[in-house]
Amino acid sequence: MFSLSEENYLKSIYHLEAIHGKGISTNSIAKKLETKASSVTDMIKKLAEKEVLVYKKYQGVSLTKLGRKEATKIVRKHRLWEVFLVEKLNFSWDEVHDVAEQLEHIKSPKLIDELDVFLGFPKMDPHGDPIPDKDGKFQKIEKKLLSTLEENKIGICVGVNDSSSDFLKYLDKNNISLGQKIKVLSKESFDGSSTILINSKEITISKKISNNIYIQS
Amino acid sequence: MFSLSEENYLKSIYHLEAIHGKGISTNSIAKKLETKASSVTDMIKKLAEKEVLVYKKYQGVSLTKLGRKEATKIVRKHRLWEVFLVEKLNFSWDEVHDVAEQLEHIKSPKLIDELDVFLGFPKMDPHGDPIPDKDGKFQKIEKKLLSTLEENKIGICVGVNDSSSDFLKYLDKNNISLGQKIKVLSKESFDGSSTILINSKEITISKKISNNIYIQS
DNA sequence: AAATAATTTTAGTCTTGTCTAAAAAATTAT
DNA sequence: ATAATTTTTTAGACAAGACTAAAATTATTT
Ligand SMILES: [Mn+2]
Ligand SMILES: [Mn+2]
Ligand SMILES: [Mn+2]
Ligand SMILES: [Mn+2]
Repeated sequence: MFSLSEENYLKSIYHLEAIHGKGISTNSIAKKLETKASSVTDMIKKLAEKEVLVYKKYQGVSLTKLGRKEATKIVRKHRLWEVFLVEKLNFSWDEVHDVAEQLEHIKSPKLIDELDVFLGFPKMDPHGDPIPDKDGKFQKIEKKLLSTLEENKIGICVGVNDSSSDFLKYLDKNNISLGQKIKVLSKESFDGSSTILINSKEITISKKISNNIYIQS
Repeated sequence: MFSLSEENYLKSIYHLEAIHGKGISTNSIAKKLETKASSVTDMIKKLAEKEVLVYKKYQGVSLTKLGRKEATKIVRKHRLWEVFLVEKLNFSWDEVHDVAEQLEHIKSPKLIDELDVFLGFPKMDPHGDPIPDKDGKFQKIEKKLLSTLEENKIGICVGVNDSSSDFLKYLDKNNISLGQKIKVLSKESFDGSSTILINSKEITISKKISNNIYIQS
């Protein structure tokens, strides 16, 4: 059994590995968890003891199979709860993350699988992220950043890279949501900003924005 | 804001006050929380600081209005989650308590009130206990212990005094559930056991059992 | 190849919540 | 009223998880 804190470390390392591959640095974990590197060192020693990750001094860490399995369970819980909040409790997609951060730590063998049944085995969470099934399996969907789309090309919004309330509210304000068609009208090479057509409206978005929107094209 | 541990103390003291009135002893709190009296002393000092209870050395504690309000919130959450688990996730009444013990600590202004809406503002939890509304109000239902019912009198089961899985499974096994009519056929003065008619079947139950079933008559 | 900078680890401290053992106070029995 | 018992509090310790400051290691410049 893992403590709330241990679970948060596992999840963070899992997400970091998804982006950067094996060998996650102490500092990057510290940044993600908004804690100090020294605290991370303490904790990863403990997690190495528990054999959910491999740790060599100064070399960063990598999850073991067991560690990945545990992390996947937490991600599954997080995303299923997010679906529940949006589908059943009238939460909007920018309100769910913080509550799901708490709910993902509830321990009950039955709870999460029944929730899955109740929700009809959803494959995606409200932000377009895949939900692992009971066995931890999920299909990776084809997606790329809007920032990589060339001028005059069209894509469909299928996810976001940042689930913060601030960013999602910005998207709402500009009528950007999952399933929306987005056409890149022009790109400014100076600052990376681009003008896009969405909902038959032209808007200009910064590089930071287009770097946080996933599309399928 | 209160920690998980503080919330558990508040809830326990609240429940003890409901039975024994003001001035709850250190020992009784320790017993309820399965901890040591010395730990309780430490914690009630902290809670007194936070003005949720009044504490005088060697005199036990009493909740303040604020303390009662906080405790009621937690009870509301606990019972609403229990309803959710039974009504929506196919839990039986003996499976919900432990999960609700975890869920009751989730902090979200919106979550619990939306859950209330989603469930249709239930007035009772699966064990017949009243659910406080948004303002902490709830009606106390008229009920007494089955053990106080005289021979040949009839009552309707409206609640249980013990929500442990073991006890509830015993009730299931004997087809005793909320809403059931129960007639006391005879009472044995020697050990307090009684023979009752339920579901047109005669069964003999111990004093301990009849002391944990609430009826309306 | 040094020197400098950045990263990581260690050492020591703190807070929360718990515990045991001993002391103090209150209660009960004689 | 005194003694014995029970309850409660205090004192000191510990584990988890975090922090700061300093030391050790690795990476980057010059
Ligand atoms: Mn999320
Ligand atoms: Mn999400
Ligand atoms: Mn319960
Ligand atoms: Mn209940």
